[in-house]
Amino acid sequence: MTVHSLPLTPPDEVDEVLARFRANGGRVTTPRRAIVSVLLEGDRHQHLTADEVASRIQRLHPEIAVSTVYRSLDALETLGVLEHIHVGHGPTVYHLAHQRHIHLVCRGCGDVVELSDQTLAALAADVQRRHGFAIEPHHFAINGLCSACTLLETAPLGVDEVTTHEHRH
Amino acid sequence: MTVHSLPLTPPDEVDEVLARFRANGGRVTTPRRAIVSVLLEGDRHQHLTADEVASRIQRLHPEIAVSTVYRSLDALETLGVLEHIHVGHGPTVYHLAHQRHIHLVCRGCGDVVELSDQTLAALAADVQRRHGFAIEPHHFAINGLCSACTLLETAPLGVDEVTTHEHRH
DNA sequence: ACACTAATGCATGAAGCTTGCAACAGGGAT
DNA sequence: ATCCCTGTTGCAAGCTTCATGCATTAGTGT
Repeated sequence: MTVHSLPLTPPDEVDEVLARFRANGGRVTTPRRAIVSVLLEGDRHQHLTADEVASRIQRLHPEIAVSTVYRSLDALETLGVLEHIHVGHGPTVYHLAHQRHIHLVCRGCGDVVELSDQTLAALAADVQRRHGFAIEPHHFAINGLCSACTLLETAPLGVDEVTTHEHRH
Repeated sequence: MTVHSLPLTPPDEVDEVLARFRANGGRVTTPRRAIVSVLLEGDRHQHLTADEVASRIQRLHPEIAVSTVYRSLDALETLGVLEHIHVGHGPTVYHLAHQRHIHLVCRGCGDVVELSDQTLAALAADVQRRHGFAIEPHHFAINGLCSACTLLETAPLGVDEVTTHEHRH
C-alpha cells in the first residue's frame, strides 16, 4: 500500500534513508527527519543552503531552531546521509549523498549545469599519476561562464554591459 | 642598478605594477601601494586572505582600516591587478594576477599543490564542446586528498586517526 | 596650485555559522 | 511498557568575514 497522497513531504522514503543513519549510531529526531524530508522533496536534485532548509522546515515546525539545523546537517553528513558542496562566493549547499554529482556554476547568471562523473575521470587519473593527489570533484563547484554569458562578455557592443553585468563571485 | 637590499618590501616593482592600474583610471594611494607590496613579498607566490593582508599592512600603517583593504582589493581586482580564489571552507584569498595558477588543496593537511594550466586544458575543451561552458579553473581550488593523507584514510590501523585527523572543509 | 571626484577612516551592520548551557527526548536495557 | 543514560534541542549570545553610509581627505588632470 503505497500512499502517495501527501504532495510535499515524501512518505516513508525518509525512514528508509534514516534507517542506515540509526544503524550507524545516529539518533533519529524530528529535526533530522525534517531535513531528509525537504531534501527529498521535488523531482529534481535539491541543493539547499542551511538557511533554505531551515525555512522550509519551519513552515511545518516553527519551533526548530536554525542552530539545530546546522548541527543536524553536520551529524547527517558525518554518517554519510548527505554531503555539502561549495559553490564559490555563496553559502554552502547540501544534498543527499546518493544524489551526488559534479556542478558547473556560471558566474554570470548563476545557472548550474550537472556534469557526469566520467567527464572528470581523465583529469582525476592524470592528477593522481602526476601528483599523487586524489581529487574529490563533487566537493566543489567548477566556476566559469555559460555560452550565453560568454557572448555578453566577448561582445560588449551595447551601452555599458560591462558594468551592468555584475561579476559577483 | 637593481637594489635588492630591502628584505621585506619590494622596491619600485610596486610602482611598476601600479602604473598599469593608474593608466586604467585607478588612483594610486597608500593602501593600494601597501597591498601590492605585501603580495609581492617573499619568493613564493602569496595567497593571502583580506585579513592577513590587512594585518601585514597595519604593521607599517596602523591607520589603514580593514574596510579600506576590502575595497582596495576589490578595486585592484576590477582593474586586473590581482585576483581572488575560493579555497573551500576558508575565506577568500588574493594573489597578483600575473602569478595566476591552479590550486589543489588537500582537505586533510591543507597543503596546496600548484597545477599547470595545461593539465586542465583537455577538460576545459571537453566541457566547452559538450556544454558550451567556458570553465575558469583559476577561480576555485580543487579539493581532494594528497598521497600522505590518502594513506592515513585508507589504512586506519592506529588508535583513532579518523577522529584525530579532522576533516575541516 | 586648483578643483573635481574618487578614496579613506570610522562606525555600524549583515550573512553565515558556532557555542555554552539547561531542559528534553531517543532508544537500549530492564 | 518503563527507566535511565546520554545525545540532542532551543535559546541566546557571539564570532568571522565582508559590506555600507557618510563626512573628511587626498589623488590627478588641467
